[in-house]
Amino acid sequence: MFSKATEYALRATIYIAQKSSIENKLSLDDVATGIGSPRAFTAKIMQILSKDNKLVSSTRGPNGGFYISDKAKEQPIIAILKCMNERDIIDKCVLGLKKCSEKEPCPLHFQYKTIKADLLGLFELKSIQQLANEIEDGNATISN
Amino acid sequence: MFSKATEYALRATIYIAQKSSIENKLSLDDVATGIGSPRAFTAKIMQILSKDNKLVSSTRGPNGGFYISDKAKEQPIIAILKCMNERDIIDKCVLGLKKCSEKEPCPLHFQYKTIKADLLGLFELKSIQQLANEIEDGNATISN
DNA sequence: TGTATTAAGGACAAAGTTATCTTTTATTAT
DNA sequence: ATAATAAAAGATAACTTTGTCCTTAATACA
Repeated sequence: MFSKATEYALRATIYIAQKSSIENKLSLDDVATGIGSPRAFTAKIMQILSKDNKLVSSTRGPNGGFYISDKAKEQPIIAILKCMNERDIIDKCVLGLKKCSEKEPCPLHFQYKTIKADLLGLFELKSIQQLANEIEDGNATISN
Repeated sequence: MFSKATEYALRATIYIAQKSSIENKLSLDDVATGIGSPRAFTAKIMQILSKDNKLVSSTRGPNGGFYISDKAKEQPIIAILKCMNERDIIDKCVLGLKKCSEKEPCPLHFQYKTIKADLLGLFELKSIQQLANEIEDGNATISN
């Protein structure tokens, strides 16, 4: 479905939400180890996620690292997709038709439409915090 | 969702199903033009699809080209995914976790599971013929 | 002030996907 | 047989994604 970069981004963000706080930041190594992703590549993804401290926050130097504000934790996980520029994967025509629409539908359009709506609903409904809680409560895992 | 190769494969197969018959084959150019795909790349995809004449059939020489047997037209479109080796994209964990399962679920597992089931249902239920009919009846298009 | 720590940023490498081009092979018709 | 036609097959190129490494910048603390 999504690129590896976006998969790592989703995992990293949820992981940081669960493990970190402003007084207990996570290092890049913590994150990469925690979600089972390649360290250097994860660094690149963290740069995107923490650009302008919009979604994930970061500070450099001793005791620096990554964390997520309580405010940011309330955001739906689609915010992560937007940040990774993969938001519109969900809208795309299954057959890859540029013009596919209600007026000029591909032969799967109307059935696939409801699936896309469900998918979008899931990503808009679930917050970062909620998914972090699932892990915190032992009901889910994010390690690879 | 799928690779460009698989998008072209789906479009090409449906297109051939609609336009061709054993006595009226389609040339590579017909197919590539019909679905709006790059000719040479489409040739490669047609090689995969018509390998062993399993899904799509092909013959060389004058009056040669591609067609689909009535029998093959009855196959569900998931057969195209299988042929392109992308069948398991549907099963994959959204977060890319290798171990994600009922016992060790990712935090989206149970919600995403129903979406995957819907998607699989769609691909297993719809036959190549059915989608070709949608186009034939003017209810859908496959041109780009 | 200097040193250690940690992320940011840039350059680059490897691998995979998409795409093209050329040659070969099979088939048909003359 | 020969010529024409059309797909198969192979080589290669362009581009994208994934991944690594090295240097720079920011921060904390002694």
